[in-house]
Amino acid sequence: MTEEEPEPIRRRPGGRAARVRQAVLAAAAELLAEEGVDRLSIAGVAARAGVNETTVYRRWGTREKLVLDAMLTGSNEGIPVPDTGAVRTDLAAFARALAQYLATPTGRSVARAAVLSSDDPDLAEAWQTFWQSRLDQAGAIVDRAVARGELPTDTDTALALELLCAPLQTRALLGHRPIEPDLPERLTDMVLDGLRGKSQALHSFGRS
Amino acid sequence: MTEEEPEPIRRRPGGRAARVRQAVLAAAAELLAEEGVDRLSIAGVAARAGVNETTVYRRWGTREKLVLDAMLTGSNEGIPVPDTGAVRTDLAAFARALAQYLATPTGRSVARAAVLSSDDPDLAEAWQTFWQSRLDQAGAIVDRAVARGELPTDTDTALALELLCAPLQTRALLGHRPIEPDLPERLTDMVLDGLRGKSQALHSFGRS
DNA sequence: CGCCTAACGCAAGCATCCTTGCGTTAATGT
DNA sequence: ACATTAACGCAAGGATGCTTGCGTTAGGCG
Repeated sequence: MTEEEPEPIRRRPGGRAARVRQAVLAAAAELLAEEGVDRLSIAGVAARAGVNETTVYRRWGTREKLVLDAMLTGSNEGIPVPDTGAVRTDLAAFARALAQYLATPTGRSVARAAVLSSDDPDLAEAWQTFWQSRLDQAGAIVDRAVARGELPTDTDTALALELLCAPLQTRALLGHRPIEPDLPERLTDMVLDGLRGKSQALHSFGRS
Repeated sequence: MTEEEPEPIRRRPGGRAARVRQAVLAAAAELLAEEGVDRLSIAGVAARAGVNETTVYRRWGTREKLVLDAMLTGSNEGIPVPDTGAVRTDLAAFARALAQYLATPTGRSVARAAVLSSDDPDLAEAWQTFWQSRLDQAGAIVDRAVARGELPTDTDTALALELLCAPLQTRALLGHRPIEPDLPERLTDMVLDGLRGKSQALHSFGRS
């Protein structure tokens, strides 16, 4: 983030520093999954990592930055992007996987952490790239569908995925309603066909 | 919330207690709009309300409960629900109003406050009714459309609105992308017609 | 009017978060 | 191997959030 030193200070990326960094980030990821974002304290992370509290404060500064770094660095697998040959099944599988991930303590914490740190411009931008990279992968689903002629050529890939994912995210974030098992499928249908339910009328499009 | 006293203690709803309550809630609402949720402290609210800090702690306990009470009690106008005679224009106007509200410091704070307090079951349930009441009003748009024959009779009113509002909410919450002026209209189109873009084929429906 | 007590104000105190100064450890270049 | 110094540990201390005990104020009611 702040990797612009006009005066080239001799950094020490190997050895103890890297070891400490790994230990702290691993501890943060573990506590994130076990306790949740709000219960994650810097003191707790430092204790589990076997590191002094001061070190964490000096290297990361705030809880939000630490969590962000742990997410960016840690296993960045993301949601698996299926390729079944049809948009509907692809989107449904992806939505299902996303819903499953958001039901995970880690997934819930990641989403909440992003909200928590959305007031800091730097952090917000970092999270933006985080989501972007995840959505770009899923964008392949829509792009393939366009290439196959299942969707119009002027389809807005990002917006389409946003339409599919946003309801799942809000349910996970606001917690105002559980994510029913059939919700991913229903969302997929509504996104693809619209409220007017033209799946029958447009049958000829992408059917085998 | 915890208004279940088997032993009827003599409460005093009139006079000073009510005055204090009003002052505190008003101060909370003001600071919520001016500073945002995270910068809102109980000390600040008490100071502005001309009330001792202890009083606020005793009556509300936590910052989250205070904010919730301020939102439930305060001017509960919500988003205006238009009635233009056509779904498309109704939904577009509503989405526009929602986007405008979410761009407000207050609107943003309300959304974030709901996320912040989604781990407490009681608070989460209270927020649920809050959102529900707001969505129920907007549900009239969809219901009217179904009555007019613009939408299928098996349309899921709540889910339809969720599909329209969720993208706006996630943008406001995650802050990962600004809400462009034409986003409400685009969302409306996509929700009504689906990704396959049949707005042309169904031109006769709701265009002026 | 005058008693009773819910609700408030005040102040002390604890807990947690976060910062800072200083001495120590260990990675890096010669 | 040796000097240099980035990075860490330790301890003290300030800041803020939150609780608690006690005395005071002011509604509600006989």
